[in-house]
Amino acid sequence: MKQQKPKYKQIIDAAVIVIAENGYHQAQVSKIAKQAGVADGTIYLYFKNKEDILISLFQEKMGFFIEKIRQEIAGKSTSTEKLLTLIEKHFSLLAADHHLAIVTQLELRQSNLELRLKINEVLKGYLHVVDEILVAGTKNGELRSDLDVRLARQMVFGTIDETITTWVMNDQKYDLTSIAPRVHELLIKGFGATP
Amino acid sequence: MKQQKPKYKQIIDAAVIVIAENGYHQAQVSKIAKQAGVADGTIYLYFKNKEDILISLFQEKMGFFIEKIRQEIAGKSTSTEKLLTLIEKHFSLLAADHHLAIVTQLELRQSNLELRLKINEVLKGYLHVVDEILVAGTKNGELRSDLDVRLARQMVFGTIDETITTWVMNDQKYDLTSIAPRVHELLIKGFGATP
Amino acid sequence: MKQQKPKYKQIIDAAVIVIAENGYHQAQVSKIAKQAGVADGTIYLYFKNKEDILISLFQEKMGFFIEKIRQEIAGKSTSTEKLLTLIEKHFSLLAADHHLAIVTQLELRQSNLELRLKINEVLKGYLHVVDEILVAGTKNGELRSDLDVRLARQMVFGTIDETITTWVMNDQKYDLTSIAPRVHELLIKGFGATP
Amino acid sequence: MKQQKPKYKQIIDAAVIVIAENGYHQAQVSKIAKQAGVADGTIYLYFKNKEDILISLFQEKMGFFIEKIRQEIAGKSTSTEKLLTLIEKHFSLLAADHHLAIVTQLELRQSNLELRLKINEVLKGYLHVVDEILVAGTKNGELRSDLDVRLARQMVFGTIDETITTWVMNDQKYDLTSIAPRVHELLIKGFGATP
DNA sequence: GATGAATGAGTGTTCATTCAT
DNA sequence: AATGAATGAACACTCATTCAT
Repeated sequence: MKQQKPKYKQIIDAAVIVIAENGYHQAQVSKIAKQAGVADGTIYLYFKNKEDILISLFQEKMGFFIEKIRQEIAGKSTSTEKLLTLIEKHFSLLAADHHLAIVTQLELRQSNLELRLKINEVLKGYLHVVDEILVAGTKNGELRSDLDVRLARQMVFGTIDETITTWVMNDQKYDLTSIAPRVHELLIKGFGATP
Repeated sequence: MKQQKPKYKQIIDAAVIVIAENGYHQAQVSKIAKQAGVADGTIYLYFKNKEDILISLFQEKMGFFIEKIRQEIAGKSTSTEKLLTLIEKHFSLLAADHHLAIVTQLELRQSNLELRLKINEVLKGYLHVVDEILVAGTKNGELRSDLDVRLARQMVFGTIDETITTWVMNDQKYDLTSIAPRVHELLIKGFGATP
Repeated sequence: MKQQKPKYKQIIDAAVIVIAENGYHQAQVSKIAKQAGVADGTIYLYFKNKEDILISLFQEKMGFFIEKIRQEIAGKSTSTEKLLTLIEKHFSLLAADHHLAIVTQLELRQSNLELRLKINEVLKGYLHVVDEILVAGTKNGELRSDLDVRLARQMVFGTIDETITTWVMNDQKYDLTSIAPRVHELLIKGFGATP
Repeated sequence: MKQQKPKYKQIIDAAVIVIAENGYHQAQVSKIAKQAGVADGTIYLYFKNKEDILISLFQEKMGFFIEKIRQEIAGKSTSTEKLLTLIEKHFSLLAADHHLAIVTQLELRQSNLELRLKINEVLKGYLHVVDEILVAGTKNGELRSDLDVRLARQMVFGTIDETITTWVMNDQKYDLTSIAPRVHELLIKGFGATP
């Protein structure tokens, strides 16, 4: 948490709304300032530049995400349960904030590579949680002992991400959260027919 | 195939190189023209506008991909084999063209939403191939009869895409193609320990 | 001479007018473009940036100055005559272009230090002409053999510059050229009473 | 003397340091305030606006200069001696304060025309001292009776100014004060060879 | 068909100044 | 008196696209 001052959060929340409603390339600083109810210059009292708003936005929101997910997972005993919880929580957190879903799944990806790399740094915290679950699972016999954890993590993240993006691109028409158990099952059991 | 004229392909190939080497936002029309060895204005004799270059680029390359993959798959009998072939082929085709890998996995994603939606249209052809494999598999008993094909397709594509992107972001350091069997196995058998 | 293209000179002449009439800090690129009858972007086909316009302006005009003065001096035999000619020519050239006089004496001096240093580079050509006259004079006995040439040059330039600046600040009300002989005499003979 | 309060002088001295070390265009009010150890807003309790700081700076320092020079001159009997004293004092006062030399010779000249005109008003006091010396000299026969005082004054000031500026631009590497007698001699006797 | 000079709309950021505390 | 958070106007430069040759 960089700052506790109310305007800091005000501006970030304004950025989410402006980007979601106007698109990444139409989200001018002046538009964000107006939405936040501050002067253009005030933005620069709280953020180094425009890019800093976007990175901070991602850090704040994703940091909150990871925290929430960690808390939920802590209450579960098996890796299988933990993985289900992670998927459910990830889905439900984004389903609860339509604007944020648009921003993280569609708009922020239009940013330049430099910003995307910084966003990836933040994501590492999330991927680390996935890794922990998978490693614990392979150790206690829940998951295959020969599991390639890095590959499995890419599969978990790739699947979750693609599922959410498809849902956002379909205008968030269907219930995302209810899909979680099926995603979870496919990850654990795979596509193959059980004899 | 929009055009057969040599300059059409010249310009598309120039665009791949310029975008890969300079990044999406530094790939000006004049730079592409110079790389292609034509005048700026000539671009507009072959493409409606800049966006049209990028869509055409994706259509040409992805169209070629799907065709190649279809051909390879046609020679396989089981869905499992077909899926393995699709993954292997997808990996090997991108591994063979480093520039194209950078462009499709990293750079083109910075384009605006409108262009990304058009790119998604092109991708539907690819996703359709995946669907065909999966549906056939559920019918002949190779795959679970209760498989949610849409979800499974998202998992296949999300996993392949994330795997390739991670590989590109790691500067294509390791051998991508050799990972294909493990990805395939995880998709078919899942993470769960086999008793 | 950087370019022979007409627009290059057009823009420089426009810059002189705009700066003289609006002042250095009110001479926006768009104003210069409008005065030159070209689009804003056209400026950047001929100049690297705004600073480059100002440096080029100075180089073109001062280069022309030095050339003219050199030509006039070549026709004179003694150093005393040459010095008089230099002063007369310098005065008359600026008196003939009121806009340019304002720009070089008042406005361009408001530029930042970096630009001023570049302007000084151009001035070195002028100061070199003064040096040549003074050195020749000391050698042929016209001027004191113990003359500190560097100091004398600073005196020549400082006096000419201050005289012109005072004249410009007085709105160029009196005839500058007619002062030249008196300036010349003071430099040669000094303030002291001749016994 | 506008104010006697300590913060008034504190701010002016801070301005000299900040301008000398950062340059005119990088001398923001907030930087001056920080250097002076006061809040930004406090500046405006002592100065009308930023320009007022600079004018006051010039008035204070130049007023002190003129006073010092007047005192020194009062002790001399001849105009020639007085002129030498003026040059020596002017040189030595600036040589004693490197920051101030940079500010008056280089940085303050980047200010806009309006401010420069106000600075010129202050300079009139200095020029008046020069005039007094010259007029007295022409009357008592020390200087040429036909001396154009206005022109001679421009020469004195132009020469002194150019000499100091050259010295500052050369990073104040050599001893400025020791040049004074030679400058004085050139002004009095001129460049011409004495038979 | 091919050229490339010309166009002109669009925006992040700074900083002198104010004023509620 | 002193503070410092907030304000908002102002501008150089890029680059996709056009069109006369």
